[in-house]
Amino acid sequence: MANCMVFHTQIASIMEVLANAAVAEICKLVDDDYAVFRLEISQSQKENRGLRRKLQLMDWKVARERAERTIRERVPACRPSSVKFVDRYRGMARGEGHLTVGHRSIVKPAGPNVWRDDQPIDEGSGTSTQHVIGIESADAEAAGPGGSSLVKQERTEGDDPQHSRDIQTGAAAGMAPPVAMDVLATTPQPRTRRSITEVSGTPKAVLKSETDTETLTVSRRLLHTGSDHRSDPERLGCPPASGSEYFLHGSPRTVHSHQDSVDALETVNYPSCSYTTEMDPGKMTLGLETQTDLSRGDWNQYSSSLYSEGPLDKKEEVIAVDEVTVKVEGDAPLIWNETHLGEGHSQGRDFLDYRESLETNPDVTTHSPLHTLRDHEPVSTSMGPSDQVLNSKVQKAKAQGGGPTSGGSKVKRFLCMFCNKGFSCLQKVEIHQRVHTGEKPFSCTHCHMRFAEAGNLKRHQRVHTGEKPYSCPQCHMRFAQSGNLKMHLKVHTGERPFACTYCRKRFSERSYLRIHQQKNHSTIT
DNA sequence: CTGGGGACGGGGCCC
DNA sequence: AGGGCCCCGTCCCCA
Repeated sequence: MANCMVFHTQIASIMEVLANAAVAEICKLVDDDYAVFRLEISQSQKENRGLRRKLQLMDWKVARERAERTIRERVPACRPSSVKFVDRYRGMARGEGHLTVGHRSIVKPAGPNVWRDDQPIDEGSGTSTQHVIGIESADAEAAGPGGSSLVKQERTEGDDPQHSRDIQTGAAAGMAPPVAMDVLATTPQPRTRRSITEVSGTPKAVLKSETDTETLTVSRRLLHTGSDHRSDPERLGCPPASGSEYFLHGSPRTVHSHQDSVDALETVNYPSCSYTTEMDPGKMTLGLETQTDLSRGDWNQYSSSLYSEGPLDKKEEVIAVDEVTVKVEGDAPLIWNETHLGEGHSQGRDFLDYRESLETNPDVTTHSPLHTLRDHEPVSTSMGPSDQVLNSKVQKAKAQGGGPTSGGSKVKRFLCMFCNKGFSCLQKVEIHQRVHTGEKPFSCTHCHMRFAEAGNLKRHQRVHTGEKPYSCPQCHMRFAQSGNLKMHLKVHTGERPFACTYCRKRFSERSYLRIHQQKNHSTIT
């Protein structure tokens, strides 16, 4: 019996040893596998990081080459010491801003919220989206680095439709000047991204630096108040043009000043900066609801070239490159957002034309920043899909009579700051500039449609009323628009004024002809 | 083909 | 008289 007990105990101990050994082996295997697994994971991550860096580097290189190529094409005589302004402007429907720095102006169409997530966005205000931010300086050069600058803002929608503000900063206010082009140009900037955030809805607007290295508090004064602008914003009138008082209706919520990384791109003798504006997406609901038929490109985005410049009295050339965003954060690799680099230089061309026109037509009244361009050769950008829509509209506008001297017997003193088209009245140019800014102050009371022109709203409202004042004399058809009746009449007359140059087929409308040519002669054209 | 919006020019009225 | 403002007509484009 005792032997049996001993034997049992021995077996038990042997079993225990075996079990321990098995567990140890299993643990070892698991550990080994886990180590291998972790090694593989870390290797994959390392590979990913490397690939990502490579990709970013390639993006950056491509963008840079493209920009340089464009610059070379446009500025064949570009001196090695030329300065390149790398800038990024984005515009978006119903919002814009413009910066005016003394006799210089910086137009800042607001952009869609393509900027980064960590951008400071004003969320304090529940009001709508239309702001104008402008920076003006009475005479930046005369005032020197401490010269006063003026930031103008206007809200054209929301609780206080006609509320407009001037934000005055600078030496006049006993403060450091706001982040403006010339300020940045003369001050070495850290390679960090800065931003100016306008904290709306407060008596004071605070220009806040994202880096917390500078916070500018600026006072605001009311420009004017008035009745509901929607009733007729065009009644604001055509005040006498004043180079220093010009402002736009726009909606940048945030002004970002990007000084970073330009030197990483080019040897820059002249520090450059870039501004971008953006809408608070949260405040964009109205615009989105009312006019964002993206498929049709109604979401007007505006992307313009930079109109910044170096010192006018200096001979340095400043190259403006639009839609180039360079971000440097910590040790992160450069990210060159070249979304809009590439083809399409119409804007830049416009600016050149504009400059030429200014030089040859000193009689024009303009608040365009372009007049500040002297030796600067703006390098324009290509545009995104929406921008292309907008750009085509601009080109169409030009084709329809653009240019400060085109058409009309009246002297077109007022030039569009975006496309340099001339108008006889400031009000007209303001209306026209809505093409670029996307501002649509006329809203339909029956639906959410908004319009840039009162007449178009009136015409639209026939959709709701069912009114069709234009009737065909030859049939019972009735139309709400005279143009549609006119088009319809061709059905009866058989008029086909548009002939295809390739197959002699004829069409009643130009658009039919174009579609035909795209379908059948696209290889030719 | 129709419906409908974008944009512009011109004319009339008012100040 | 001239400029500003408003309205209308028109062209163009797209769905």
